[in-house]
Formats: sequence, structure tokens, C-alpha cells
Amino acid sequence: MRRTRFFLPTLREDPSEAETVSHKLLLRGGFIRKVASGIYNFLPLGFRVLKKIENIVREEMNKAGALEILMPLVQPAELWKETGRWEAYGKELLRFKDRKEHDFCLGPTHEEIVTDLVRKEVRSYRDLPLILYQIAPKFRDEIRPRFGLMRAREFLMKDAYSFDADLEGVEKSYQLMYSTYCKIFENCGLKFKAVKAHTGAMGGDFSHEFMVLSETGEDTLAICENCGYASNIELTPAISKASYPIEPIKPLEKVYTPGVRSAKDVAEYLGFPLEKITKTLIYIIEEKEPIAVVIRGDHELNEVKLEKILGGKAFRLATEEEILKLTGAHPGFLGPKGLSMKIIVDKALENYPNFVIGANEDNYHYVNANLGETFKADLLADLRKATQGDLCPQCDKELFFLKGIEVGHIFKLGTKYSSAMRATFLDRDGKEKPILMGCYGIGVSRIISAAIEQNNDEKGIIFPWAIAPFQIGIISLNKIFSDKAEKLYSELSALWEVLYDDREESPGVKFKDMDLIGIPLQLILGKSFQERGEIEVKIRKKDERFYVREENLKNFISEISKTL
RNA sequence: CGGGACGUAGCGCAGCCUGGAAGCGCACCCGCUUGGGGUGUGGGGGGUCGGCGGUUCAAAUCCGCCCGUCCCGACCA
Repeated sequence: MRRTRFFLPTLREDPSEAETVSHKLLLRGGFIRKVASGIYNFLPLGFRVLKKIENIVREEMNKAGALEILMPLVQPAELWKETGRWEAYGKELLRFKDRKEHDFCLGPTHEEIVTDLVRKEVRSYRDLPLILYQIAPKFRDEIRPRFGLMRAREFLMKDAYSFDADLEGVEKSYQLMYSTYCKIFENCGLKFKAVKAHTGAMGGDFSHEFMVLSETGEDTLAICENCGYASNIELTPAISKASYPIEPIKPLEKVYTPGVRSAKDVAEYLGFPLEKITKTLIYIIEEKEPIAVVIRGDHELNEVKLEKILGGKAFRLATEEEILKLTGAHPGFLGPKGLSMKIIVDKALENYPNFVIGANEDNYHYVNANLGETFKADLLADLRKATQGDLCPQCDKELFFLKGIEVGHIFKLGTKYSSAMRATFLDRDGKEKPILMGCYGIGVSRIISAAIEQNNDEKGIIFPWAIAPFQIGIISLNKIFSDKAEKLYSELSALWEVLYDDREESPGVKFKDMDLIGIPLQLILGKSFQERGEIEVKIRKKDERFYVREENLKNFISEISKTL
């Protein structure tokens, strides 16, 4: 591709709307342009990257025996009503009516559609196993779209659905997708980690998330180097190194703590370590029942764990007015003593002596509170987020934590959808049974952002060879080399994807642009060519330069590309 | 939806407080210049100042409402 014939508007400055590196670089590099919040145009350069990733995904899915289909973005409400998700799915489901006043939605996922398809066509165990997939736009009306392609409302997703006759089959399909996903992310040139994860709205016992490792990731992963345990922190059991201070139980004492609200402030004011303070949070379950949750001041509540304890019931933090009404105090002075509601206490407070609680009276706390003595817990449970210093649930070695961007998620669904929608098959034994399902997603457009977050420097993007929009860039620094540049361009284009910057721009502009958009190899015709007839090959990743004679060039590129 | 910020040329911003000719840098067009890291220089085009309403002789500027965007929290690939 000639640069003069390519639609590639690059920007010299960061657009003010972008915050993260990947978002800034995608806009500056002319990959995408915003249409509305969370909705983007893919320009030719961005589209090329998208197609590259798509093809890597497609190739591996096909190898796994999955069959590509295409399902509609617009979906009728009837199917969603069958599974109950028309009501259960939140506002992310964009609902609307057609001209006949019939309810429709934009598909945020396709379980209903695919299950409907399969129930109509699959009759016998002989038709199973079956894995169907598509690479198609999804729409989720996110509360807060952000970071460009990272959390867009309309985005490109690969979603796959497996159908099996028995548990053994499900397990096989799940493992097949697991290994396929590993290959896909490897082939994309990404550093990633598969972790155990929360199943969320999809249902099922457990799932795996595929995380691209990056400091800017929104998720935290707990990893054990010793035994290989890896989970999303939402799911990680919090196991303290058992080292409670040994001290006699002291008498409860009410202390004056004027205007001291946060756990940190209380600790400072009283001169105690933060772990001696507790936080009491009031939640409202299903808009009626209040509960109190007590955790240590140095710990953070894990709402996923709370959700499980509450059996999946909806809950939210109480408002300040509700808290005042229920406890008689403002947030900051709450404590479990004397509350007339269910009290759930984090396990870290079991046997923990002489801690501080709020007095449910503004400007007062109690010191030397003790579980069982000062107040009773209705339930003692693991409620907190695992944290630095906690132990691996499998092997007792210390965990460490990494940040990741979720690019894939695989689930065993069981019969959740097939039962609700009566997707059944006739088994060998002549009995009609619900089909066992699994579902498997990859955020194709999100991978672009994740790849950039993981691979960039102050000059711009550094694309892995496999997903670069062009593999080779040619820069001629003087018109006198034009003929040679043209020749190289046409010859190399037969073997690789080449972007030839044939603009009449100064060298600096060409270098800056080529670096910005992350082309892995740059061929430069300049001094070395004029003086010695050697073509300068610049490796974007390492900023290394090689000087290669034309007759060796193709071999050199083939070899070096294996390391990119 | 709650909290915060912003909206002036394609992009980045100043001007607003204290009302009185719509500016700067980059980008874009034309010329010359330069050719190893956003070359220099001369000329030029481009604006419903987010929208509507109000105050005023006069509104980018003051007031009200609305819209949009971004950031922080809950959702998710």
C-alpha cells in the first residue's frame, strides 16, 4: 500500500478525550474515530488489525472443529422472555420496538438465538457434539463506556456455543476451547494468563477468564508461582497468614472521636494500626432487608463473595439517610454492637482480639471490641478481597498479584438455556434430554486495545508481527532513491504486507508516523544505501538496526520476523 | 445512576473572572526552501464560540434550562 493512496490521518497531539495509552494511540495513529460514546468507526488501518485478529481466531476455531455461522444483531423479545432474561438483563440490553410495536433488542450475546436455532434442528445424540461460533458485532449499552475499544458499547466479539449429550462431552468441549484459546492468544503474540473466574450473569459453577497481562488492566489476578493456582481476585479465597496478636481480652471502652470517620483516620487518631480498626457497611437486600457487614480496616470487601453468601439476591449499599434511620449514626461511626439486623462478619476477625468498632453514635467509637463478647455474628464468612501476604488456597505458599485485561471468557452453562427453551435431543437410551451447553467469548476489538497496552513505548505502538496492520514499512529519505523504493515495494508486496511511505515529507515526519503506528520492520533507504548499497532494516521493538544487501533482504526478513 | 470536570476552526488550547472587532500552535492549500527524527520561510482558506431561552444599547463572556463528552464508582468480552 502506498501511503499517498491510503486513508491514514495521524495526529501530532493526544486528543483530550483519551485517557489511556491504547486509546490515545488508536486515535493518534488513525486506527479509529469516535462516532458516539462507545461507538467507533474503524479506519482502514484499524480495520486491518481487526481482520488480522479475526483470522487468527477463525483459523484456530476451525481447527478445533467449530463451525462458523452468522446470527442477527437484532433479536426478538420472545426468545429473551423464554429464558427470563428480557426482565433479568439490566439496562445494558438495548430494547426497542419495530413499526408494528413488537419488542426487539440489540444482541449483547446470543445464547437465546443459538439455542433457538439448535432446538429446531438437533434431534438426536448423533447430531452432537456441535460447536457453533460467529464473529460479529455485539451491543451492550454500558453505563460507562471508556478507554476507546476497551469498553465500547458496540464491539466485535467471537462467541461460540457448544452442545453436548453428556457431562463428559461438555468437559471435552470446554477443554478443547480452553486449549484453542491459549493458541489464539499465543498466535496473537500476547502475554496472557488463564485464571479461574466468577460466572456472573451466565451461570454455572466456574469459568476461566483469559487475561492479557498489563499494568493498566481493570482486573486483578491472584497467582501462585509454586503450584500454578491462578484466579480472578473476585474468586480468590482470602487466607490470612495466621498471626493474630496474642493479647488478653480487655474491657470495652467508649472513646470520643470527633469528626474521625474513615478507618485510616480512626487508626491515626487513636494511634492504632489500621488492622485493629473495623469497617461496618450497611447493605439493603432486595430493597427491603438491611444487613451489616463487618470487615477489618486494612481489608476490602469482595462483593462477589457477598453475592454468593446472599444466594445471588440483589443488594446495594444503603444510602446515608437509610443508614441514619437504621443505626442512629452517620457513616463513619457505624458498628455491629446493638444493631437490630443480620450481622455478617469477615473470617479475619475470628479470634482477633481488641479491635475498634463504631458506636452507632456520631463522634464515638468503641475500643477493645471482641467478637462473641461485644456482639454476635449471625454469620462468619470469607468476605474480603485477598491481598498481598495472603496464602494460596491450594498449597499455602504466598500469592502474588498481577493486573490483567479480560479478552476471553469460557463457561459451562449446563442446561440453563436448553431447559428454559426446551432444546432437547433423543439419547441412545430413547429418552429425551436437555442438551448440555457451554459458551465461549473473545473480545476481538478489545484485543487491539489490550495488545497496545501491552506493547508500546514513548514513540507509539509496537505491534506483534502477527497482528500488525502492515508488517513492513518502506521509507525513502530522498527522491533519488525512489526507483529503488518502488522496486522493493513491488517485490516485497508479493510476500508481505508493505506500507510504502511515498509522501514528499521530511524524514522526521516519516519516521515518527511509522513508529507511531507500530510497523514491526522499517526498511530505510538513506545514507547506508547511498554509500554502501545497503538497506537499513530497523526493528521497531528493540530499536535495533541491521544493514542488509538487497540480495539477502528477503531471507533476512523471513528470519528476523520469527522473532517478532 | 451518584460524584467531578469540560464543550471556542480537523487536533491541542488561550480569551470568559472585569460584556464592546474571535485569537494562538499544529494540521490543511499555494510558493520557495530543506532532506537521518514532526526543516525553515512567505502567503492563504477554514468558526451556528455545543443548543435554546433570558438580561443588556451590546453576550464566546452574565443568568436559566437542555444536549454532548471525558474522568472516579457498580457491569462485562
